[in-house]
Amino acid sequence: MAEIPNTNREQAKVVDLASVQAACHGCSLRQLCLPMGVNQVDLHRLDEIVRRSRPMQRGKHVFRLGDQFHAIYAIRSGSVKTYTMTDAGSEQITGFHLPGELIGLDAIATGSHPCGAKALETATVCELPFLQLEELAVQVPSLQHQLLRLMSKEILSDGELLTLLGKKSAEERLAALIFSLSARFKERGFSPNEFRLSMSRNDIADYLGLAVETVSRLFTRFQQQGLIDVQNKQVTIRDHDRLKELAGSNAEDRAPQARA
Amino acid sequence: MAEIPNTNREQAKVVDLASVQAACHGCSLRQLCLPMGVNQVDLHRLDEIVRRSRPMQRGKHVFRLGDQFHAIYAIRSGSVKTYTMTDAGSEQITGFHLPGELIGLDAIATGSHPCGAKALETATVCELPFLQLEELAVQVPSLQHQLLRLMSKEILSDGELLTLLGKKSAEERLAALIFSLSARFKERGFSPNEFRLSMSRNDIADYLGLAVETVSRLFTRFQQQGLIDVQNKQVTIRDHDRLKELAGSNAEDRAPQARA
DNA sequence: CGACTTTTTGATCCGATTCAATACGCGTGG
DNA sequence: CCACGCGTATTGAATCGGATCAAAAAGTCG
Repeated sequence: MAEIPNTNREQAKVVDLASVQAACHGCSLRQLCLPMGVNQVDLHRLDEIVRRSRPMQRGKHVFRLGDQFHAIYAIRSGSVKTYTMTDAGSEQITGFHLPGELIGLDAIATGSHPCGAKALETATVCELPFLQLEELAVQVPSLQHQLLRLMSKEILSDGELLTLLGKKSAEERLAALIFSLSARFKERGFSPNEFRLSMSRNDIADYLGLAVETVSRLFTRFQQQGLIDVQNKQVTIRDHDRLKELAGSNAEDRAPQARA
Repeated sequence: MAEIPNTNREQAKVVDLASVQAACHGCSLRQLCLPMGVNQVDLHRLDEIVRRSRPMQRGKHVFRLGDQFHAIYAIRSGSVKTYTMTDAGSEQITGFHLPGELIGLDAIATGSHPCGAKALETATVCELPFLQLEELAVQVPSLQHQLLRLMSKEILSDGELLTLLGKKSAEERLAALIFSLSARFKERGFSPNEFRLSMSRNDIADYLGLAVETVSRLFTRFQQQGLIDVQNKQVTIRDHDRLKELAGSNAEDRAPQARA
């Protein structure tokens, strides 16, 4: 399954290059996103139903809380946060999403978006009208499979987050987030050890179920401990192993005084 | 879409009655479970791939953590808890599941069960071999739709749980659990105001991310406040509205000192 | 009935929140 | 280019909710 480079030798018209990159089959995220495992022919059919957004800037909504559901969205570039509102004003952030990830899946059941999605930085998304997608999935088993897989992955990662929020200390939570981002950047071909946090401290705190102040203090502490380097939003991981250990769970530290 | 009663007038052999009840089309959970929206003809095809378990008693596993994935399961009767293990021994319970709910969906992506499932009381489940289910879903759009719907529902409820664990106080958490159980019992035709908790206090604590002692104290307090009546595992809801309010979020109470 | 597990209750402790204040980063306009 | 102002982030001190430790009480089961 050789990668097709982002150039088109045969007819190198500008237009073609652009459209190839825009289309699923030219997208660098193909292997992470819905198209994975879908053959070239069927990929064109998927391409036909995809609507690509123009770049949307920081703070713009992909969809709002309560919007009627008609499509799911794949992040194409940039990053997006999803959130719900607790009855008072505070947001509970349910996820930070990177390119290749699908959002809006939680709306299928109810027909309206139970959470909103907002760009954390300039971002582009692909809109996948759900009715058409469903129809196509019936005809393209590999697409159905990948859709189920991605939904399952979402359920899986929600489950992990549940453990995080249910059982882990503030320290572990932040370590886990940094570690998760690192791993996901790596998957996408970016440096796993040096990246920019597109979300604010406040967003991080909301996501992790902590107070902003706590998050801030932790960043400072992690830096003092030589785990990471933080400069505003720029993070450099200094001790990947220790970070991983902390993220995975240092539960053993707290475990019964076994291991004399 | 008239309801078909649980009896079979035409050929009332005992065997038939049993097999009708056992089959999806005779199942009282049809409207909640995977069969919803699937027509009679296709329902028979679904029936052919379903494997019904004999009753499994309390503590028995439907599947274990790490088991290879080959099927998802629908609860048919009784109740089941799903859980993961944090690296130290403590379980994080990820859900309590009632008849008509699907479990094992989180394993599709990885091929092995990231969480275990254990009967909380005597329970029966329907095993749905995934490969066959997927195949059938391609041929039966309404089945595909319902599968996606149920997965979406799972993602949705995970999201709610996230908010619960991320943002809510111990009080709110327990109220939310009781309220959720009440609502789900109601859906299934049981009394919403009087039911038995099939799980232990410990399970509840693990699920809610609290200590057992806290849960216990809260039950006592709720009773003193006249919200509920608790007698061991038997719960009677006394003030449905106040419980709902507490569960939904009494965030306003804590909100800015507005409302002078 | 007696051993064991589960639940409840009480006392103490600690991590994280909250309140308060300062510092920093960044865009704007002088 | 620097001064100003506003939102974001950091730091410090006090407080509190829930965990933990300890022990009694109530169920459960052979």
